[in-house]
Amino acid sequence: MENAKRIFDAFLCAKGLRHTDQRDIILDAFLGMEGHFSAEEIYRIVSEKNPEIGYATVYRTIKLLCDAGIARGIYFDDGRMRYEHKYGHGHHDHLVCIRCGKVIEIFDPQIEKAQDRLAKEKGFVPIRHQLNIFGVCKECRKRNK
Amino acid sequence: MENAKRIFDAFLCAKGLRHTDQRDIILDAFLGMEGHFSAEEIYRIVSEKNPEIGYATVYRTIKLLCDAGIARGIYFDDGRMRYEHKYGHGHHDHLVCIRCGKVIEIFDPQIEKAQDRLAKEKGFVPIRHQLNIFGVCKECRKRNK
DNA sequence: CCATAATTGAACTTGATTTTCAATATCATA
DNA sequence: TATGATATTGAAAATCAAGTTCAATTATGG
Repeated sequence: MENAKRIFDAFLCAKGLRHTDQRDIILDAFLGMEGHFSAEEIYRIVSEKNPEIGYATVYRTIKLLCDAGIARGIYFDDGRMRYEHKYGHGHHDHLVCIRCGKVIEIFDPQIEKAQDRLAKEKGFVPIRHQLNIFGVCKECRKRNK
Repeated sequence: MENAKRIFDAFLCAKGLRHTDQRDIILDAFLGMEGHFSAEEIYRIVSEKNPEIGYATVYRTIKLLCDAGIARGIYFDDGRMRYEHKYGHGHHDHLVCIRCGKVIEIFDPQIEKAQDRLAKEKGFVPIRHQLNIFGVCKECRKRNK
């Protein structure tokens, strides 16, 4: 958490950008959230702290967080970007419950390796990937039966 | 091809929907295209056949094609839906070149199995998934070096 | 404290997709 | 094959996420 803040300060400094209250509040809100959330959800949290802060500033700051390596954007299957923590949070894939929307993070070295092999077989240099598995989670399965 | 048309007719009939020239033209255009294309690309092809047909009808018909199991929508990493053939075209994953935008389809039973296993380990009932591997294709690698 | 330049919020723009609505076309039935 | 109920269409407007403009404000080095 504190590290992420230091990273962001260093990033701003290195780029000749400024440290502002708004950026602080947005970073805090972001770091305090768990999971995968849209810009709008971040905006709502930020608004509670300081209702003056506008959407534009939230979008602008999220972009900075991505550039700084603190946030990462992903698309699931609506056309809306979600953000998750990146700093101190390695690559992983996602299980998405189509009932309740819950997202579980998974990682399996075997799958990762197989993907790289497959890409290389086709002459591709793999850079990044996203694997989203949509299904029904344990709780929703119980609930609906 | 012809089968897909029959499927669509049956779908329309079953839903009490009507058979129209526009829907015919859009389905033809869709079936005649290879790969993964946006609504706008479909619209352009359709326009050549019949410039009267509007965007709204293209979007509406694509939605029907998806409902009928003839088309499938996927998001890569811009916020724009792409469509691919689904009828007679089994599940597969995608290699996406970040330079030229080319998309290659891949399928690997081992990866599929590993994904199912992983989902089940977490109590998920997997329904579908999408794996997009972003990288640089063979041609682009040669070109840029 | 000042000057410069980055930042902000509000409103506006963009791009993709969806909806509205009046006019038109389809299709089962008479 | 004419009719009428209703699905469909195109054009324009609406929506939704995201990005941009601009005048006013603020951070920061000197």
